[in-house]
Amino acid sequence: MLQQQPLTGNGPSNGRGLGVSGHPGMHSLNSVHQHRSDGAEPGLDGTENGHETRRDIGDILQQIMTITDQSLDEAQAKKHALNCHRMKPALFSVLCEIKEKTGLSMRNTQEEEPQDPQLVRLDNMLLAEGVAGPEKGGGAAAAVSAATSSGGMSPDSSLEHSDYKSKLSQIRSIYHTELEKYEQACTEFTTHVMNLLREQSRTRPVTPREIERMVAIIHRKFSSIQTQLKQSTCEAVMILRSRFLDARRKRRNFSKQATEVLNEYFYSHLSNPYPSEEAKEELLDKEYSVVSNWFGNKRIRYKKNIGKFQEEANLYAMKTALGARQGEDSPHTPNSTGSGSFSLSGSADMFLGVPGVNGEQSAYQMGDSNSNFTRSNTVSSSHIPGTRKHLNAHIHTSQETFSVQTTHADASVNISFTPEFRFI
DNA sequence: GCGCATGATTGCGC
DNA sequence: GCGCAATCATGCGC
Repeated sequence: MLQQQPLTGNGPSNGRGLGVSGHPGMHSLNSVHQHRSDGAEPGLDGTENGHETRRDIGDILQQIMTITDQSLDEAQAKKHALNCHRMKPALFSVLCEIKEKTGLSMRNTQEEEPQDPQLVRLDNMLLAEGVAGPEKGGGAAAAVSAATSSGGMSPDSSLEHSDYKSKLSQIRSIYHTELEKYEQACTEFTTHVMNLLREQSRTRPVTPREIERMVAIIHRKFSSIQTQLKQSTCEAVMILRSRFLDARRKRRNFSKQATEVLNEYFYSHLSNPYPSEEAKEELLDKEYSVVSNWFGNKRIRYKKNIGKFQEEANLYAMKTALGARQGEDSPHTPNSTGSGSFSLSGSADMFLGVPGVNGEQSAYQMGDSNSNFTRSNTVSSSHIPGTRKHLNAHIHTSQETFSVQTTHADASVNISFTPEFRFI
């Protein structure tokens, strides 16, 4: 049973009621008095019974206020006694009312907030990267797609790709593990708090609505942790992606042989150095865009500085011619049917940089070696690039010399080369 | 470390 | 979408 303790201070002994005078709840307490006074209970109007009732409430409140100072066992016993006290329901409702009026129950509660736009962005990104949502490898695919469309990848890009995928998979795995932990912790903590509040609601005014609000607060707090987790995951993905893209950008010089094959194609198609899609793919077995880049750079740089590239052009022209002369089986000769690097169309052409009749540089186009050059050693179709002028050229080869005889409307040129290929 | 060569990227026009 | 031109960024020889 509830132990009656001597009251001091605010007790009825000082004639000032329950020590809550002036408190917003005073009115409620008075209403309790009135409620208690108009029925079976004796009135509070100065009678002995009324005085006892006040003292009773004062005792209860005093015990509640001092309960935290007591030992656990003692407090448990007091709690039980209070729960069983006949005044408890009335006091509970009064305290609830006081709490409502003072706004305590509304503390830290806010209206339902719209979803955080930052969280929405993070969710969308994680979804797009394939970290959140069903596993689909979308992120890696997207990155690879971006890589191929905007530049081209190195020959060992597939290795980098798989590396990227495996790292992304690791991030995904960590993210989901942490998310699970977070959800578990959130559920556990929420359940714990709810149980605690339900338990406390027996001794202090805690309404179900307040419990709901508390749960919402907990969820908000945990949501901020979730946002941090998502943000960290996004950062990790961005870093990974950036490293992947950096690796893609990393320049790797082509091998000498690869450059040779490309140069041979370029210089043997100098009048139209635009390989078809198929030719680009066939060349070097490299990515389409890599070959496109090479030809793009080559065209521009050749055009900018023809003089500088002339020697190179001559060299490749001679190699082609020599290869053809030696039996169409040179492994580096693009015109050769046996090279396998790429095949030339019937309109394939080759330019030789030679001194023009007036001392200027001219380039003479030779026909396809497969069809004309090696069989008859003569070419009839010639063209001066940039001038639309056509020349007739007769190319004679022998073991010792390589000569080109050209005829034009107003000029005839005979050029002979020794095996040392002293061009220009 | 510096300068050059060269593969890759970007912005623009067609 | 492709090619051009400018530019960036890196590899490499000195």
